[in-house]
Amino acid sequence: MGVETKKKIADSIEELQYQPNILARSLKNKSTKTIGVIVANILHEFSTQIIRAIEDSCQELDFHIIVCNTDEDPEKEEKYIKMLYAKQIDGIIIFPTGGNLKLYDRLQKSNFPIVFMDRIISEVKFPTVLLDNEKASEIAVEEFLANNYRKLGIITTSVIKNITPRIERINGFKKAIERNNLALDQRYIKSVEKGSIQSEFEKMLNLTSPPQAILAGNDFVLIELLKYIRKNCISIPNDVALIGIDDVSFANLYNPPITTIRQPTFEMGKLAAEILLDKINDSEKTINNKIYRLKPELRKRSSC
Amino acid sequence: MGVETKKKIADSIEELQYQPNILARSLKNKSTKTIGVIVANILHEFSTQIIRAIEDSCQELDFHIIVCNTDEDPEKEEKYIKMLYAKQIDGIIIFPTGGNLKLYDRLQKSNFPIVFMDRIISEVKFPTVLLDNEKASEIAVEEFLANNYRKLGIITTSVIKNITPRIERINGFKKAIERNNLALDQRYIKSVEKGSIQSEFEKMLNLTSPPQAILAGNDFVLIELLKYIRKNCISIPNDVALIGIDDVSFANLYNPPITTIRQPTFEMGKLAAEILLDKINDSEKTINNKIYRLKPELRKRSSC
DNA sequence: CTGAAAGCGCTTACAG
DNA sequence: CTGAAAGCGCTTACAG
Repeated sequence: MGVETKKKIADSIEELQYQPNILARSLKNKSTKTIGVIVANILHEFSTQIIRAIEDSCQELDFHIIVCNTDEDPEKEEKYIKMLYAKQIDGIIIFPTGGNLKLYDRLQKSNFPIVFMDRIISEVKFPTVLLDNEKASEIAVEEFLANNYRKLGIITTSVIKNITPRIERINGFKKAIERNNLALDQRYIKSVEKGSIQSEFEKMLNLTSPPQAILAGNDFVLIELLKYIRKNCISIPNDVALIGIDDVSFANLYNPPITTIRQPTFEMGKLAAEILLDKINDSEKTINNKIYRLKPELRKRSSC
Repeated sequence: MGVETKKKIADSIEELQYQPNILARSLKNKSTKTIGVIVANILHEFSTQIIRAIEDSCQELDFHIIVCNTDEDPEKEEKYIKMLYAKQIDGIIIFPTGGNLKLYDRLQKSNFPIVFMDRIISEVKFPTVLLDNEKASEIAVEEFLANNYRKLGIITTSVIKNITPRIERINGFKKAIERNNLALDQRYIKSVEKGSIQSEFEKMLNLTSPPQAILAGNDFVLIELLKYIRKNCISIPNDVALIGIDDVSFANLYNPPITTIRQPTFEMGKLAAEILLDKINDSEKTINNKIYRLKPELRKRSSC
């Protein structure tokens, strides 16, 4: 084409406001430049931060993300996965409910790009990005010990659905207790439904020999404990010391500021996006189904 | 088709794991059953809650949402709008930066389904869903008065970009002050950059006649004020009373619990989705470019 | 009622 | 190098 022809075309594009139909291009190219992100609930700060990091990574490569909430319901998860797949999206990052083993398996066999976040599903092999949860508990236990608390407890949300972080945090806690030659008191270790957190906490505090320090298994548990603490005028850390896993936004303005263990959420989202986009760009690549455990980080404040 | 034939087909679908290619269907049908949601920053709880409500509404109709962050950058906004449009999505819900008037105008002329959230762009007509911001300030002022505070102040983030809620909250505050025959003291009214909130607050408190009560213009301002308050051992509400617009998650566990004004975020998201999906389902429909102002709601607690 | 054909708007391999 | 044709995988109007 001559220079003039090129200019004419460019002019016409401008004049008619021509926009290519990317849908048609996608149909031909077999790439929609769109990925799905399936979380349990976007309202959890943890998920939101990871989504933001994923979106940032995608944005640089002109990928878009479709966000879905499962509310931990395997049926919703199944519906989303199937519909996203039918929409020909290029890959999925998912916080798996664990309730669709057959479907995960089929996806794996068809070599569809998937990265798991936060939870390990042992029956199936996908690259998985999560916190080094045992390490998180270990850091907390050691911080408690460094501040001379010896009777330590942990409260997490229910463990019946086998959700990785809860299980690993409990295990990490127990291991750290034993490694430090402390007594393991089962009454100090509770995994309970959300509605029972405050009452279990109360029971612990009312033991003849109550724990001196509690590790809150996640942000939700921490909030429940703080509600109980405020209602009952309990003093932190004098009556009970506290560390929370998840660096909640209010940790710094609470009185006293709360010591937390931060998950590197942005790094986690970025890493998951990188792994997924890598696989998308080179589908023949031998998949590296590693489990990536990222390091938790202690944020020392004054609740312990 | 006979019953047997139908069964055979169903069996084959099951056996071969046939999934229709929705992309091809979309190309033909001119509907992708996907909408874009362009927010300033998904990390803001306000945006997250609205996104969740939109997603819930969409999910019922098998629509998906693509989430984008502009960071208030008109260039990012432009890029997203154009790319989503080229991807043939069916509509967009957007927290507009206000920096792309020509593009908004073109979209309007092409009758593309759009709903604006949170911000009014007066140069262009789209259905717009936002808080009744003046009412929010009025409720706060009246709550302060009911608790016998007479010297009232307000702090918001910067107003230079003409972002609707900030402007309207200031205006509503002034009107309420005048309606109640109180003196309007400009030194008690500040709209400042994020980094200057604490120092402006300090200046106010150091006036010879400081305000007795402060309305925090949004969650971010509230957090900054609380940080300053904690650092300086100021007592709420004795030294200064506080109301925050945005019902932050920690309001209830702070000591004292903080009185807030809740935005009906879920209702806002749901309404925006309904308006958009209505328009998408019936593109000939005369568009109702109304401004929908939803009612703020006082959450009485103990900071005032 | 059934089945073949056209068309959605691109990209790409290929003939001229 | 240029331009027409085929094809992506659907849906739908239409001929038989």
